[in-house]
Amino acid sequence: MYSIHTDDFNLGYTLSCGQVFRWEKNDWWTGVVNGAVIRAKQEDTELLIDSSIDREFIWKYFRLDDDMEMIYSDINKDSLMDSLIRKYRGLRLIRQDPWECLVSFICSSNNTIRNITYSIKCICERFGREIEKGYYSFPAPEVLADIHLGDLRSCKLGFRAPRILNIASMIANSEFDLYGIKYLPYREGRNELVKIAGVGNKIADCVLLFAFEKLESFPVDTHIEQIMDRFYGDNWGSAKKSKKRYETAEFARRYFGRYCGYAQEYLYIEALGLKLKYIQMNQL
DNA sequence: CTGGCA
DNA sequence: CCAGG
Repeated sequence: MYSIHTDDFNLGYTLSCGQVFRWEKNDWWTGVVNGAVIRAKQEDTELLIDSSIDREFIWKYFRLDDDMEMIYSDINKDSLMDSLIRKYRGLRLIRQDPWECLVSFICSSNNTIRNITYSIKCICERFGREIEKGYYSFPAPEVLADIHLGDLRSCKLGFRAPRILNIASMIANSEFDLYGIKYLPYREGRNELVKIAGVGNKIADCVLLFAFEKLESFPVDTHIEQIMDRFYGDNWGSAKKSKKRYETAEFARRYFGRYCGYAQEYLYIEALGLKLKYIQMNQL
């Protein structure tokens, strides 16, 4: 076990903002990353880590190298973003594994966080390697390329199952260079990702932001669309949904600038929080 | 397509 | 029936 001193870092916000699906909170947060179990807990500015993974990896994984003062001053364009930065200060993007991230967001299409979390867990338990009791690695493309469609049925993936097997085979057979996308500029990377069946701009943007370090990516889902309409004006109302979301993302890139991916996460966690409040109120 | 809710 | 990171 070791501890890392952090500034402007909030572990709970970082792991609860919909970017990653394999962390669970009990007393400690527990997740499987890069084939190893990580247990993490924050005590003020100290991040406690219990894992075989070294501190360099953790530092990179949680993007502790990002200069948040600089990023905050860059995206702080108005009173809304100013209040969100104060409210969720320390929320960081995560540098995820591209393959796990791609599969996770193929699962995300027309799906809820709850169901996505279930499906990913199921994929790992069925096809991953057991690292320690109850914790499984995420199966490599070569592993998923060899399984049968019927084997994925129980993971409740529906129409997403063949998409996952298809891209697993393409990567395993070197017909698609997923890892090379890291070295492409944002738009070229997106052009490559949307060639995958089942990957549109939204899913491509998530993978580019969460795995390929393209901070100028701005994924627009239903929550982001609503909050953008509400605070920045619905200037794209008549367009069809996918077109409208594309226009919203282009606007956000111009408006928030080169770190708009960070702005997007602060908007997203606020939308999630509002939704949770609504659900809790309904349950009273 | 799946899950939650009415 | 609706929502859906």
